[in-house]
Amino acid sequence: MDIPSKYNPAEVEDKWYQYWMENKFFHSEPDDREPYTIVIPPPNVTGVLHMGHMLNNTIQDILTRRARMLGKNACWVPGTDHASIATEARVVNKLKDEGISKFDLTRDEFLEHAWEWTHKHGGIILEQLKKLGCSCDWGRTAFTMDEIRSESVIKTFVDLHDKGLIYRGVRMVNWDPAAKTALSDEEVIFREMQSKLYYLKYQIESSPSGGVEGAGAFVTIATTRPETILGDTAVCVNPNDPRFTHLKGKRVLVPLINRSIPIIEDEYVDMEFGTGCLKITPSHDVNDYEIGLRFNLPSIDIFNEDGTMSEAAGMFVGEDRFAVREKIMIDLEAAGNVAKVEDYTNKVGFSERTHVPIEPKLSAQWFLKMGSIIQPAIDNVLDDTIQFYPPKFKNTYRHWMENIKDWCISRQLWWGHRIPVWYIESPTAPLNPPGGGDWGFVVAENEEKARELVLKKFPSLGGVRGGSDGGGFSLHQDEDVLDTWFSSWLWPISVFDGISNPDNKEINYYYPTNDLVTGPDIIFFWVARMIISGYEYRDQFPFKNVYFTGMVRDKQRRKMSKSLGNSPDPLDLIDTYGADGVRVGMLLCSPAGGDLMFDESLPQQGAGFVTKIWNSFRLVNGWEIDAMIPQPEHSRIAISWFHEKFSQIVEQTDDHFDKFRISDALMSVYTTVRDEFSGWLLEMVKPAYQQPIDGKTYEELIDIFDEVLRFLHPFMPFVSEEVWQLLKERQKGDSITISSWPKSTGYDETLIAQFEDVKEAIAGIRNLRIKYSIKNILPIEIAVKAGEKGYYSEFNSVLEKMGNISSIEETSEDKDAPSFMVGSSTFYITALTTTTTSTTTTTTTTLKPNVAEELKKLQVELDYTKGFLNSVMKKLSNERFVSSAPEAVVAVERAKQADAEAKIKVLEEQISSLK
RNA sequence: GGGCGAUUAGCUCAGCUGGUUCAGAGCAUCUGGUUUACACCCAGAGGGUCGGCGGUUCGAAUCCGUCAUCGCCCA
Repeated sequence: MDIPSKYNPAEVEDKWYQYWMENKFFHSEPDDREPYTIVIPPPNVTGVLHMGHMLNNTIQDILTRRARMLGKNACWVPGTDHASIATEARVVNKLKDEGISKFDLTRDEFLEHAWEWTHKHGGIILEQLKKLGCSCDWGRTAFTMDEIRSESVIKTFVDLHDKGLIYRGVRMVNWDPAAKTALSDEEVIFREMQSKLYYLKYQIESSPSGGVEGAGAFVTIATTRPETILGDTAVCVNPNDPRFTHLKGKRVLVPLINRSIPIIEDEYVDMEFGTGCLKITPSHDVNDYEIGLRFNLPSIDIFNEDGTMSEAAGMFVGEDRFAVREKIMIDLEAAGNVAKVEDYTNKVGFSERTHVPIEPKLSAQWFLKMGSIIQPAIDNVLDDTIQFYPPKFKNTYRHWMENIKDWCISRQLWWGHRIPVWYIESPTAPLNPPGGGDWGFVVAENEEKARELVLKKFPSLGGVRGGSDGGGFSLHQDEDVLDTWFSSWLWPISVFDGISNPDNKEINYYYPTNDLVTGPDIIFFWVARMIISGYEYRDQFPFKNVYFTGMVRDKQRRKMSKSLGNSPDPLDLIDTYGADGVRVGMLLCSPAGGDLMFDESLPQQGAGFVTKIWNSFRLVNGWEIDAMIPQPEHSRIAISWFHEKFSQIVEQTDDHFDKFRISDALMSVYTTVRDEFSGWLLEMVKPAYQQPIDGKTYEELIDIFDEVLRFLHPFMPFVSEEVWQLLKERQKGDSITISSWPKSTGYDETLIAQFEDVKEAIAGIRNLRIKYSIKNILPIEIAVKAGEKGYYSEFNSVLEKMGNISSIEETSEDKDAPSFMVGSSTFYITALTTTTTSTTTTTTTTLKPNVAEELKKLQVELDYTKGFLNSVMKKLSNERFVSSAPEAVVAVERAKQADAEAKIKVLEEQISSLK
C-alpha cells in the first residue's frame, strides 16, 4: 500500500464525510435499541460559525459518536432558529442600504424580503458544522419557523391561553426604541456608564389660599434623566425624613412647563441618595410606576415608539431623547432650575440585539404566567432529576426561578410567529367580552377557527359568515409576533412533532433527550424554559443532563467577538489545522464550565497529535511480516501489559464521560496514544532495523491499533476513520463510525504496577547512559540487587530490549558500578560491550562509578529518606495520633516507617562501600 | 445593593465524602538527544509555606469563621 508520508486533512475529511453521508450512518429511526438523543441548540439561521459553536458542537459530536459506538441508537437533531429580533434588524439594515424603509413596506412585502434573506444565508452554518465533522442526523434538520414548528408554537399559545396562563396586560416593559419592540428582562444587558447626576430645583407652589411660602422656595431633586421631568406627576420624599416635614401636603411646579404636581411621601425613597427628594415619572420608570399606582398618579407618556419626544411632552416634540437631554439642560439653566451637576456612575440597560439604551415604557403586551407551571421545573432540578454540569449552576437557576416574573412573550416585530389573537371589529354590535376588558378578541389557530369561536361567544354577531361586510363582523389579527424563545422552548418536543402529534412514534421513542450542551448565558432564556415546557407538555424532563460549556476567550481573557476582531475564523482554522486538530485543540484546555482561553497553539498541538497517529500507522504499516518467526518474549509481555493498561484507561475514561469531564477524557486518550501506545508498546514490539516482525505480534498489534483508533474516534473522527480503513481489509460500508467503543474488561493492577517499575528501570538506564556517555547503540551488562520486595525477573526480556542490555545478573552484593534505585531494588551497569565491525571483535569493559557523583546522589536520597522517616516518626510518637486515628491509618504509617528504615540501611551500606 | 462562585507551579486548571494514589496534569521554560515512524519528535529537570488570618481536629489544599482580590448573575 502506498501511504503518503504526510497526512492531508482537507482531502481525508471531505472524503470520509461524504462517505458517512452516503451510507447514512448518522440517520436514526426508532428501533429496539436504547435511544440516545441530543437536540442542537439551534444557531441563528442566518448566522455563521463562531468559536463558541465550535466548542459546543465538538462536545455534542463527541457525546453522540461515543453513544453510537456504545450501541445506542444515536440521534443528534440539527436545526436553526429564526432569531426574530436579530434577523429582522439585519433585514431592516439591508433594506436601508438599498434605500428602502421597513415602514414603507407592507407586512407581507417585508416578510418576503426576510424569507429571501433566510434562504440565501440560512443553512450556511449547518454546512460549516459538517466541516467540523458533526454527526447530525441531517434528514431531521428543523427550523423554528418551518411548518411543524410553527404549528407547534401556535397550538401552544392557544393551549396556554385556554388554560388561563396567557393574558394581555399593560405593563412597564423594556422598550427597544431602535427595533420598536418590547423585550423580555433577559434581553436587557446592564452596563456601567459614566453619566451625570443632575440636581434640579422645583419651585414650591403658592398655597391655594393665596399665601406664599417664602417666594422662591425650592425643593431640589436629583436625576440622571432630566428630559423625563416633562413626564413628572409627583415629587416624593421619605415620610421619616425630618428635612422635609414642612413640605407635607404642598405642591411643586415642574420646571419649564409649570405643571403643578403633588409632593407625596413614600418609604421607598432612599434618604441617603441624592437630595432625598425624588421626582416621580410613572410612565418611564418601573419603581415610579409602582409608586404611581399606589398614589393613583397620572402617567404621562412623553416618548414616541422610536425614542423621540411625543406630543404629551409638550416640548421638543419629535426630537431624540438624548438630544433633548442636552437641550433641556440649557433651558433649565436659563430658567435658574439647575442646582448642580455631578459625575455619576450608574447602570444602564441596553438592548441585547440593537445595543441602544432601553426605555422603560408602558405598553400592552402578552404575558405568560410563571406560577404553578414552573414548579416541576424547580423541583426536578433541585432534586437532581435533571443534572447540571457543573452543578454550581443549580444555584443560579434556583435563584432565578424563585424570583421569576411573568414572561413578556409579544414582540412588536414582523419576523416570527404572528400571535394567534383575533380582535373583533363590529360596526353594529357593542362587545361585552366575558370577564370585562375593553377589547374583544378570540384566540385560535387560524382565522376560520377564530370565526367559529366568535360566533360561539357572541351569537348576536352571527351576520354573514365568512365575510367582513356590514351586519357581521371582521377579524383583525394581532400585529405582533411571539418572542423567539417561545418557539425554542419547545425545541426538544417540536423537533419530533410532539406538540401537534403528542403520541407519535418518534416523540415517544426519542423523548426525553439525554444531554443538552449549551452556554450558561442562556440558562434562563432557554434551558429553564425548555424544562418548564417539557413538564407542561410531556410531563417529563426534556433532557437528563445539561452540560454548560465555558466562554471562548482570547489570551487576554477577552470574550471573542466580531466587534473586537479577536476571533479567528473557524473555517480558516479547520483549513490550517484540520478539523480533528481543531477539535482536539478546543478541548485540550476546556475544563467543564470553565472558560477557554483560546490560542492558535492549541489547534497546532491538536494537529501535531494527528500527525503522531499518522506516523504510528506508517511505522506499523512499513514492517515486513514473517509468519515463521516465533513471537519474542518481550513482545508477548508488552502486548499482555498493554491489554491490562488499556482496560484500566478505558475504565477511567468512561468514568470521565459519566461525569462529563470531556477534557479529562480527551487527556486520557491523548496520553494513552502518545505515551503508552506509541512511546512504549510500539517501541517494545518494534523489530530490529530491517528485520521482519513475527506474525503473531503483528496481528495482535493490529487488533490493538484498531481498538485504540476506536478509542480516538469520538474526538478525532476523520483521522481515526482514515487509519482504521487502511489498517485492515474492510468491507464496503464498513466504518469506524458504526464500530464499537472499547470495553473495559477489568485489569491486573499488580501487573500494571510492576510494569511501571520496569519503565522506571528503563528510564534509569537511559539516564545513566547519558551521565556516563554510553551510547544507546552499545550493549551493556547490568546487575540487580533485589530489595526486600523482591525483583520480578519475568520482565527481563523487556528490559533487555528497551535498555539494549546483553545480560542481567541478579546479585546480593553491592557492586562497584554506576547505580540507580527503583523501589528498593538497586540496578548497576557493570560493563559495556564494544564491537568493532571491521574485525567483529567484542570487547567488554568494566564500568567504574564516578564515586563523587554516586556519593552525592546517594546522599541526597539518604537525606530525603531520613527527613521522610522523621516526619513519620513524629506522627507515630504522638500518642494522640496512635490512639485516635483509625487502625488502618496507623498501620500505613508503620509500614512507611519500615520501608524508610530499610531504605536508609541500603543507602548507608552503599555509601560506605563506595568510600 | 442582593445572590452565587472562585483564589493551588509563569499560564490554564485537576484534586470526589479530611490521613502512602497528596501537593498533581497539560502548556510554557531550561537541559540533553536525530543511523532504524514522528523535531508536528524523544528523554530529563526546575518551579507552589494550595490568597491572608483565626478556628475545629491526633492530622487541613480539603471542614468552619473572617478579611482581601477577582468573576458571574440579578436589582
